[in-house]
This record gives sequence, C-alpha cells and structure tokens, in this order.
Amino acid sequence: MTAEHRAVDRWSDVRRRLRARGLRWTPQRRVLLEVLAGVNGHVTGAELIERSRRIDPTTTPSTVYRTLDVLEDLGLVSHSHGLEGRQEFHVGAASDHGHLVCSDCGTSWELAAEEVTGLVDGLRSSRGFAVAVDHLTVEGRCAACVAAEGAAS
Amino acid sequence: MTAEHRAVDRWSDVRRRLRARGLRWTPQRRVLLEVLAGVNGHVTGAELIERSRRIDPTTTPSTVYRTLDVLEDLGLVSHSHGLEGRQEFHVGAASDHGHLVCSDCGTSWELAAEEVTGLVDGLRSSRGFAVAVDHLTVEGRCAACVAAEGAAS
DNA sequence: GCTCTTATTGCAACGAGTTGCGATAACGGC
DNA sequence: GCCGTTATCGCAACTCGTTGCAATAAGAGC
Repeated sequence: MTAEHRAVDRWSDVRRRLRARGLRWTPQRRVLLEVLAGVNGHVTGAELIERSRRIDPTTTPSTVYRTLDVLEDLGLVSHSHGLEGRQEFHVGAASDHGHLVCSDCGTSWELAAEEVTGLVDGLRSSRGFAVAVDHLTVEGRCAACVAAEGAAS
Repeated sequence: MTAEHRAVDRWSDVRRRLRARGLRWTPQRRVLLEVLAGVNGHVTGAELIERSRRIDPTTTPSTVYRTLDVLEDLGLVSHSHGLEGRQEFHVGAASDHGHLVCSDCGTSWELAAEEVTGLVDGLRSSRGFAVAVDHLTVEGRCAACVAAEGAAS
C-alpha cells in the first residue's frame, strides 16, 4: 500500500457520506481529498488547485471550488477570508475558531472560541447579532512585526 | 455655482494636500472625489467605478483603485473586506471602527471601537497582537434574520 | 452488463482587483 | 508661457473566484 493510498483511507468515509446524500464519488473529488489529506492548517484555494494539478494536471478551478463547497456542507472543511480577501480553507474538525492574521508578515494563527466570547456575547446581547466565529478574521500586526518596527525606527 | 461644484468644494483641501506631498491633481482624481463627496457610508470598489463612469465614461478601474490607495494614505477613505471578500470603502473621518455584516441579508453596520475593546485589549495582552480595528469585519446573522428563520422553521 | 437519471465536469465568459509598462500630462522652475 | 521631471494614466495581461450550459459519466435499478 502506498503512502498516497493510506492518506486517502483516512478520508474513506467521505465516499459513503457523499453517496448517502445522493452525491457522487468522482476521480476529481478523489484527487482533491488526497490533497486535503496532506494538509494541516490553512490553504488558499489557489494552492489547492496547484497541488491537485500536481496529481492530475487536467484539474480545473471550477471543479475544485465546487467540490470544496460540497465538502464544506459535509463539515469537512471550512473557509474564511484572509489577507486581501483571499479565501483560506481550513481542514480538520477543529470547530468554531477564528483567525488572526498579521498584515505585515502574513502569518496567521487560530483564534480559539474562548478568546472571542466577550465579543460574541456582547454583540448578541446589545444587537441580537449572532457572530459566525469560524468566519471571523482579525487583522492587525503581530508581536514580532511590532517589535521589528520599533527596532527599525 | 452648480451643485457639482459645491460638492467638490467640500473636498477642496485635498488638492492642497496632494500637492504638499508632491502628488498631482488630475481630472480623473477630481471625478472620483466628486463621486466620493456624494457617498456617505460604504461603497464597493465596483460601485465607485460605475458612478465615476457616469461622470466620465472613460474611467478606468486601475486608475480608480490606485487613486483610492492614495486617498487611503491621506486618511480620506479606508477600506475593509465585506461579504465574499469584496472591498468596501468607507468615506468620512469616523476613525477606527469595524463592520458588522449579516451573511444572510448582506446589511452592514458600523462597529464602534468601544464595542471591541475587550477583544483588542485581550489580544494585546495575551499575544502582543495589535488589532487593526478599522479592518475588522465581523460576519454573522443579524437579529432580523435570526428572527425570520425562527418564524419560518 | 445495460439503461436511465441526474450529479458532476470542463469550457468559456465574466467580475473584482492588481500589476508592468510605455505614453501622457501635471506643475514647479525659469 | 515654455521646459523638464516624474507622477499619473490607460492598456493589456494576469490572478482569484464564480456561473451558465452542454456534454459526460456515476451509480441505482433491472
């Protein structure tokens, strides 16, 4: 059994889950899942396309994005908007967390739900607004970049 | 004096401010400022282009976006990313506020700096992260949409 | 295995936004 | 008012992502 095979096996129930919904298991979806199995953390849509093309050069953007939509429905990935409004996909079931992005260096971190309870509760009580934590991206400058700037000037 | 003239006058010091920086006052910039003078609240980049074209049909996207960059440097506009990661420009000097966007109906509200002090202070002390409040967009579902959903189901 | 339904694909065209580059035109100096 | 410097313009090409549509192919039933 090759390494790739093992990686796919990790996601084996996806096929069943698709079928259960009347959806289909296609070669293109297999490729994307193979790619996703090798990701931990965040990836941009463009990067997923590129990696898929390394396995199958005929990979098409529309197919990838549409498959990602389906997988998001299944709860396998989630997406948020990072720097420049680019899509960032997050793999794995670590539910309900936001992101912290440094606008200087571009690094991003996960933001645990507990770190934003104040904001969430505040907006719910004051405005009745239900914050989608997993879509929350907080932009700013990280400690390292703030320090670097201080040292430079 | 025409209405258009009066609108431009409101922004008359922009010309001086540009010159002071060695930048130039061009017909294209005059058009965009005329458009911006008629905006209060938020506009998308595409909308600004469309409105500029109504004054001067030869308006080019690159010029508009580049001018917006300059105006952002001057502090006249600021931009954030709304739904779908689209750019939203905000006119007027109401400094340092974020946005609240409903992912169902698309409506957006301003988020006062005071409403997010908890988050900002928390991230500064726990991670040394300096949040850019004016770039903060909080997505979720507004009270009206939550209520509508409750009634429907 | 064959057929039929219809989910999915790939193409082509589009929308938002950015970038490199040669040509144009502000505007400060004379 | 003309000249030279160089900021700005407009084009063309590109990136990321989305959408409509005709053609393809999963997979369920037989």
